Amino acid sequence: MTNINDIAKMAGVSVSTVSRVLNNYKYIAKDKRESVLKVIQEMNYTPNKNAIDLVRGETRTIGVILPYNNNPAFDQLLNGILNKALENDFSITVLPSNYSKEKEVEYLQKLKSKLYDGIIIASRANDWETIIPYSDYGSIVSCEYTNHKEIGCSYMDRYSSYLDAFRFLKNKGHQVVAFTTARLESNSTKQMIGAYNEIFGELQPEYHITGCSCLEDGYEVAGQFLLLPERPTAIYANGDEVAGGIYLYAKSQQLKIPTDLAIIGQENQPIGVGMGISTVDHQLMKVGEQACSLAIKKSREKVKIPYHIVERDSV
Amino acid sequence: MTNINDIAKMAGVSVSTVSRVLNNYKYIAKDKRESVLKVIQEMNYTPNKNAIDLVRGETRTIGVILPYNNNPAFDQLLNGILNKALENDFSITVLPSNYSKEKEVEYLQKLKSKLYDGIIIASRANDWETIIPYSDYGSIVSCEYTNHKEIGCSYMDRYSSYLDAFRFLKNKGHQVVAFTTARLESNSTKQMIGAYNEIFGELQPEYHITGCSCLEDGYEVAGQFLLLPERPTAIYANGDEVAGGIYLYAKSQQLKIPTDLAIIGQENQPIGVGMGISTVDHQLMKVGEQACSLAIKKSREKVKIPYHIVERDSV
DNA sequence: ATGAAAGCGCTAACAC
DNA sequence: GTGTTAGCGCTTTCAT
Repeated sequence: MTNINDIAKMAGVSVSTVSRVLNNYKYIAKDKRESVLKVIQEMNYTPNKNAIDLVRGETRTIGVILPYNNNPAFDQLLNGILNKALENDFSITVLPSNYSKEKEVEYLQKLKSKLYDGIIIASRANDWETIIPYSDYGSIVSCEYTNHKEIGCSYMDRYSSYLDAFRFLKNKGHQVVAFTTARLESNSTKQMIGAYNEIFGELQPEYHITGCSCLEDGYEVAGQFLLLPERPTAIYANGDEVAGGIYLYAKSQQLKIPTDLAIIGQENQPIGVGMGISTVDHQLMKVGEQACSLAIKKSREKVKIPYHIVERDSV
Repeated sequence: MTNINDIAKMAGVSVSTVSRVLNNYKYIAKDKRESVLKVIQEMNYTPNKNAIDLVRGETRTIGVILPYNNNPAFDQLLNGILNKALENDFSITVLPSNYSKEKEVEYLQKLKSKLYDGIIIASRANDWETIIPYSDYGSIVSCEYTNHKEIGCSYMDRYSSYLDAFRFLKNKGHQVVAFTTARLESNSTKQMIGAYNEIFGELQPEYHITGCSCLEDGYEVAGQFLLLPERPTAIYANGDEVAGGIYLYAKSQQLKIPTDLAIIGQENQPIGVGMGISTVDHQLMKVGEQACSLAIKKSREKVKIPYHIVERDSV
């Protein structure tokens, strides 16, 4: 592998001159620049990026901690991140965590080991207390709100959105409402339950099923909800694919939508437009874009992204 | 930032000893190892990965050239790649190309600049002739078949699958069949047209619409197809979301599916199971997994992944 | 078992 | 404008 020394020698100049032409330094004698360029061309030389990153102490790469990589919501987020990164000539490395605390720490260590200039946390398993110390080694941006001043945030106001969604159902006359969530231990599940309590009063546990992420889950869960002595007249699903599953099961039982059962999903995904399912659009792509911007700018701002309810025919 | 020299000094050993404990070298005096470990702990030291990569000449990172990052088919592929990478403790950097030749070359240069150990090309704009020279600098794996011996391939036999799909429609009694594709200039479009010609004879241009990728495209395209003097009785869509759009438009025109119009999609996506759309499943996740394996092993094998047709209610 | 020292390939401060 | 040189932080011979 030919390196900068070889080029210098062959062009009859010093390495610094080669380095200068490589970095488009202004004041170089025309002939020297040209002969360097010529040798570079001839030798088909490309500088070693690792060496550059080492000496510069930065990589123009951002790591994205993503619990699941086959989840449409996180895909939307990632999409936004990639758009912004591309725009700014940054690279994105995907770091699948599967909500493992150990994996997350491992990835944060990579920030410390100077592999990334920053890390975006789409969702996390660890406490902030264990994450925050790593903000010394690069910018850490969260896609969920936190008050900690060390952490930048690009987030949507989940709680209000849940409140709005439940209120929306209530205004449509629904009294018995059920909902699904992804992970019992997650923050958003807590907020969901809180919002439910605020709108409909104390949650009866059978009206909440967790562990849902795909269409099949929705299908199954619908079966359980509809078996309840007092069955729900509306279901708020944590994703349009789950909502789609619920829709299908309801149809299979000859229920009419929305008259017999109302359904509202989340994240405005293609399946939802396909099946005409109302949804709460948290604009995850924008959340991702903004998160990436913050990471690039090493900003610790807190940026709120607006959400909105998209009404279709399922409520 | 504390480095290996500091640790060595503080532990009263040489850098090589520190390096050895860092790399779990066997033969180190117990006390020395322990005191090094202790200092590392105290100083909260993490080795600089750039320095390691530089000296080792490898990064355990693979770049994935992906035309679009908001496309469900490529998401499936990426999903498989990430799974395999995680399993093997490799990192994945996503390289969005948008089918720009310049971008692709830029990414291949990064392979040459030692940023990645290998590159997976999900789909490409450049000729193989311009890509192949880069295989000197790391393994290049394609998700499309090519005969070039320098390139590893994890692929599905598109042509046969198209043939099978068209034959399937023909056997169901369809004579007038239309189809959609994503990009006119792509290889798969050429194969699609070839397969059509083989099964149904010379393609009338109005039965093929290109530039389709999402549900909305499908909806629009369906309108055009159904306006044709002799309208198709079946449509093969290049993706289940496109198929979903076609489905919706057909429904909006009071057409019965599959009697009035048969629809078959591709890639077995959630929307397809939701709407009951038959599909050609190319198992893109497996294609991705295999591609990643090849890249990691620096193998130039050609591995064919089987596809199958999933029959639902739309044909 | 351990240390000294020569790299890996590049940048940038300094001197001229 | 250009060259010399001291790093960046690590691995890995080669002695001992």
